[in-house]
Amino acid sequence: MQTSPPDTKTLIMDVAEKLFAEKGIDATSTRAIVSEAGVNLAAINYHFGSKEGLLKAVIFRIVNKINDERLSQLDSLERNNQSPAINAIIIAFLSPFAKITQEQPNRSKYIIRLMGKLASDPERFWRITKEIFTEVVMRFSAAIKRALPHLSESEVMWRFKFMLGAMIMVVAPRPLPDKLAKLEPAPDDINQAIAYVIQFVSAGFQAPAVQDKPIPKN
Amino acid sequence: MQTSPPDTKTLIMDVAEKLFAEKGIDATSTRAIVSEAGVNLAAINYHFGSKEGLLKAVIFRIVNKINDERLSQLDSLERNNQSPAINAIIIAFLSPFAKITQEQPNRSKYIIRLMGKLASDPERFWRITKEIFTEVVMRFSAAIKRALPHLSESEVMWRFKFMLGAMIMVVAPRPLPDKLAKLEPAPDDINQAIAYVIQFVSAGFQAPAVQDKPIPKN
DNA sequence: AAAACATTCAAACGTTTGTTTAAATCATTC
DNA sequence: GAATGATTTAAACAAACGTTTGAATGTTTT
Repeated sequence: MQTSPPDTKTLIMDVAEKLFAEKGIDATSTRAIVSEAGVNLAAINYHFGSKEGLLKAVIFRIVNKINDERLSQLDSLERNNQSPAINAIIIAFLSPFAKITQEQPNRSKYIIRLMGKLASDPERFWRITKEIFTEVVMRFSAAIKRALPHLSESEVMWRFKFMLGAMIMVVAPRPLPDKLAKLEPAPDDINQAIAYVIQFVSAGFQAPAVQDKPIPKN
Repeated sequence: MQTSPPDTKTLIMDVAEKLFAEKGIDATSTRAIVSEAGVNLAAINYHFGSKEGLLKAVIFRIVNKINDERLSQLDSLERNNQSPAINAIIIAFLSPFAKITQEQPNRSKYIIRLMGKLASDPERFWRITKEIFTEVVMRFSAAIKRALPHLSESEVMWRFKFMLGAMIMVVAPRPLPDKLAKLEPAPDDINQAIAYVIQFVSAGFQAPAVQDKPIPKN
């Protein structure tokens, strides 16, 4: 069983995935990509049309896999119980990140960071991924709504966003000032962080509804 | 009582604050700023040294105000009780955003969005703001640790990060696919959103500690 | 082997970027 | 009011960017 040598297209995508994750998307030039990939400058435009076309290809390769896993887990949940518990729903949404790190130990570091970078530019992110993300958001927000019928629709959607925000923190490494570096959670233990975020988000979702009262002042 | 006409420096900062918030920092050229401000192209480099110098000035003007309010509220809490309740600590950290929207109704929209943009580029954010943010993070993480002694230091720091992530979602508007637009929370009601995020985060912080067990699979 | 197609290559194009320059204008001080 | 310093102005600079071009090379088909 021999591994066939990667063609130019996947060569470019692998390098782009790495550089986009490390340096950021705008800060990564097409020249830097082709240089590290050892291919010609024109190869990106030839194979992907444009830099954004390359970005889209890189994103799709990742997101499709994660979302398929999310929907598959939610399908399985709803086969057993028409209205699954909120914890199970959250796990179905968040745990596929952990699965990726197990299946793709080499690339997972870059995949995780790239997802963080993408979350940082929501306009571009949605422009590229709305086709493949709509179903996941619809399915999960509906499931959460059924699991938490005492919440208003507005509050459910906000808590959904808060979950995304907390998830981003797992995925987007944020440097801290030197004095705080020792407090910083170990950056590589993604599985532990995912367990933490599931615990945190589950409790957040199960909080009682907010009363309409002004914010307390000290 | 007459309002003195703004000088070039604050004129540039006001426009930069707006454009950085709307278009993003990298996507806003120095030429776009001076054009809308009606000043000469060289004015940015003359008054601020560089584009990053201008960004730093704009950030400081906002963050200093928010962090002063945070610390003032925490001071007040700890005067009354050496170990305040977790809810009160969270309110002290998150509510200054709401205060800004009340005090600066004109600029608040831009301030909020710019904070969101900044949170999206943590490396640059920390490079610029670590001097003025260290104290806030130290003080609040210490207070939270005292309020939740049953949590490991690692889990406390992670939950602190989750709080930041949830806060970013209030502050960084994220477009949703068309089909979900109707589910989208009203973007302008910041005070309501802050009440929601306080409720969510408080429950998350008070969740029991995670047991060291693998993530459940379906 | 010839023809047709796909891919790679070096080079250049046209923009845009942040920044700098040196003269011109304004404000303040002596 | 002349002189000194601060600010503004128009113009240009140098570098980096994504993209395009047309010839050269490689591969597949007839």
